[in-house]
Amino acid sequence: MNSTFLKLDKSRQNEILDAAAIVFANNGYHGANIPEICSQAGVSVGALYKYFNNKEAVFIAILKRMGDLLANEFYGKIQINENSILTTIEDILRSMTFTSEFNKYRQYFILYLDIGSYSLNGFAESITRRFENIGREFYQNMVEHFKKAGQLRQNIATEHAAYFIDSYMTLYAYTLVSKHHLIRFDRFFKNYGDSLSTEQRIKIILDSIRMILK
Amino acid sequence: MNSTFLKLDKSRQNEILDAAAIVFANNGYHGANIPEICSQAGVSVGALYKYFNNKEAVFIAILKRMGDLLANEFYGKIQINENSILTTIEDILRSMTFTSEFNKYRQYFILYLDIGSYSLNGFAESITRRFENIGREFYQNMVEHFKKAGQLRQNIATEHAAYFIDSYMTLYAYTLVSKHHLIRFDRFFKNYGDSLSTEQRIKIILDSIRMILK
Amino acid sequence: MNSTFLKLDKSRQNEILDAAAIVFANNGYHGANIPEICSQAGVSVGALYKYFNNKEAVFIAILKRMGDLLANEFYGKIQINENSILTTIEDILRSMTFTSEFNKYRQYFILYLDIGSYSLNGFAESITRRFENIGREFYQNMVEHFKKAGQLRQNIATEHAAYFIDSYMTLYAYTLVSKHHLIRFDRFFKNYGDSLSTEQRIKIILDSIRMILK
Amino acid sequence: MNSTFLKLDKSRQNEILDAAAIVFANNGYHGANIPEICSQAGVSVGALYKYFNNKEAVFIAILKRMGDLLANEFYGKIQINENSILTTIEDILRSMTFTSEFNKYRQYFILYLDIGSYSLNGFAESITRRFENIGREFYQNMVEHFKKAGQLRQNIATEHAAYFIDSYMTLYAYTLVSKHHLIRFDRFFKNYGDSLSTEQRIKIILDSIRMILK
DNA sequence: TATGAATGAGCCTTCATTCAT
DNA sequence: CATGAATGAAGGCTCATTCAT
Repeated sequence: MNSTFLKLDKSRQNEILDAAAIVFANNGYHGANIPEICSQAGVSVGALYKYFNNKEAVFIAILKRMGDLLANEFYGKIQINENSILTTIEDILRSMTFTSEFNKYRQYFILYLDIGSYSLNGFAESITRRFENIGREFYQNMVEHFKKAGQLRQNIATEHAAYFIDSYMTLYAYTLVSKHHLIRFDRFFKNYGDSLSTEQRIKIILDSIRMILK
Repeated sequence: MNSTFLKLDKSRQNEILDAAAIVFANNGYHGANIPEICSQAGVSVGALYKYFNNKEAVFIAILKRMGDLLANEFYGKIQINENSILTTIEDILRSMTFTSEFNKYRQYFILYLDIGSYSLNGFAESITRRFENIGREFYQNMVEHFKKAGQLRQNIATEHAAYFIDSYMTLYAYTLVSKHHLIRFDRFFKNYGDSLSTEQRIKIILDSIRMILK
Repeated sequence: MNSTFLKLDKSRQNEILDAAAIVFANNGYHGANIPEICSQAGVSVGALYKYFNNKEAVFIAILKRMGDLLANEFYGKIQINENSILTTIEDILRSMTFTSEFNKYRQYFILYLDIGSYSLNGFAESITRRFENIGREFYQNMVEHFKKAGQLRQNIATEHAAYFIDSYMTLYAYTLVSKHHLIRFDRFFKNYGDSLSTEQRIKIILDSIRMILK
Repeated sequence: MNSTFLKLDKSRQNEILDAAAIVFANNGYHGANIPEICSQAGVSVGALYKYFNNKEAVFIAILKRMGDLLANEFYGKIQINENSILTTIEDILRSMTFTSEFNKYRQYFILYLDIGSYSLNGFAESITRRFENIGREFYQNMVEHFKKAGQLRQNIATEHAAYFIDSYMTLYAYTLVSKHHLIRFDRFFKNYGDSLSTEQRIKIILDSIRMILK
């Protein structure tokens, strides 16, 4: 990310990154190609290479933006419903699934999944630490809050409960973009119905969390 | 997978697939290239294209083998320890981590992660259903077995408990190959120590499962 | 063409050449490929290379057979109708068009056209002289016969009349396999009808020859 | 033919097409290869694929240019000699044979022959109609002109005479590039001399036309 | 600084020919 | 002698990157 890029309007910067992110999301890092990124982003090839030194730099800039979005647009906007941990979690699940804001950023869900892959391990080192702190802190705080409120079993250590919730949220987020994860989830609960609806999946997750943490 | 390939010794077939799988695992589907696959597999380019119609067909054959390995070498070899669900799970975790057999097949762990990615959704449909049935059935049977033995809380529905265990096992498997997943896991439990050891991670998972399911 | 090939039954030899000729005809010399030739001819690749030294040798053998067919099956079987040159020519045109024998050898019509192309000039030298003597002699004899019978204008030199008839026959033969030549022919006579039928084309050629030579 | 190509100077466009046409002419459509086309045309492989989507598109652009040349450089430049049809035809024959302009475009004569081949039938449909109208109209007008001038027999229908002349011109053009057609022609007239000269061939054709049409 | 044409290494795939069985 | 698997050079095409304008 060069100074030429930073001189652009912040909104233009995001426009470019969001468009480029779509191409990376659709095709994977190696499958994405620069000319398509440029035409999607409405930027000439020459300009892109003025903004970024190479393909990798574009990708890293996108991952940085992903971190910002996660912090500001996702966790930053979640309102803890004081009375109920389950309602809070349900709100989060519904946001991910239905909010137009989240669908606008669908490509980042996909890329979040991608950086978990082995072939992108090289990117994880520099990127993951920041992401995961945000999520971990959020869920740990939430768990402690509701533990104090007596809504959660006391005999589950906070970090274990936080990890548990984060895992379920993460795997649910995966089902929103990955066929594999969707099929995997549905398989476990097929006695809830042959093909599950989004509503059913949300209900199942809430049921699970209730059974396990209360 | 053409007849020419099927005429090879089964062991030679597997040798080729295992070698090719390493290249796909290291680079991702799009990043893997045929010449490298061939040289790793000790096969000429011409021969590879006699064996398989194209790159995709090679990949699909690898995914098929992955299914066989999962059924026969992984779940097929697990001995349920009659006395303790935790011991059984510990055995599985230790196998994944330490058994030379499993390290020999490390590439398939990586590819298992990869088919969860959005850009390989096209492969998931035809591949995932088989995999997931194997895992789901195994854990459901295990849960029911130990429920009857009184080792598990009765008030957790079988499919929820099975999904829970499978999720933890899956995410643990991911930590074995994905830096992102490793960092994510460790972050949640950093008060167990600054940098976790494999032993500690296994202990944490067992602690979690004990707390939650018993 | 090696001795191993010549040891085969003559009918088997022809079967192989006829099948190979189809592949060359459909795809052109460069576009034809050996494995397809082999599978069409019911011959293993190894066997083909025992029979012929290389692709070119196969092609040359086919051209030789084309010469034999032209002499024996085509000109050799034409009956001169003593009374009428036009009936004789009509017989030839109808044979080319409708006789199942000729349709069986359609691939050779195509190849006859092909050796007229510049990129196959290398083959023409050794092949054409023989072909063209056969045709030229036939038409020269025919013309002289009917000149004596008073059916043709005396003031057209025999070789010119023979060349004229051969040209019309050749270009007609081309229309049977070449879209370009078919369109070209029809264009000239479109006031005979929007799209010409085979019968109309034959009639047109006979009309032309009558007008011109009588 | 993409916009990138059309943005080049018209003369550069033609330079590229003319050079590519030589490679196609020398080797046939299937035998021609892209790297050679590029080096002949002085264009990088990448550039060629910016200009044209694929090999076929290059070929089609060449055929389009062939149509333009035929209309503008060939028929467009022929001066009808008012006094004599034979002089007019002789002019045409001499132009084809000797004009440096025509030798510069020799490759298109070859390709004109090639699109008559069966294996290029796919191209004929879209290309031939235009070509053939140009030729047909020219010769029909010429015939009618000289019929009115009393230089031609009245009892030969215009379209038949036009087809006759066009056939002779076409077959003569073929002799200029095809060994097969050259040998074929010479064979018919070998009593004019053992090996014919170009001058003799022209004379023979004019003799033929005189005998037949006057 | 912005553009997009140009480059050419490298990709996937084919195929004429060879050779072990 | 027959088979068909194996070889690898070469084919058509793509794409990350550069550079003249």
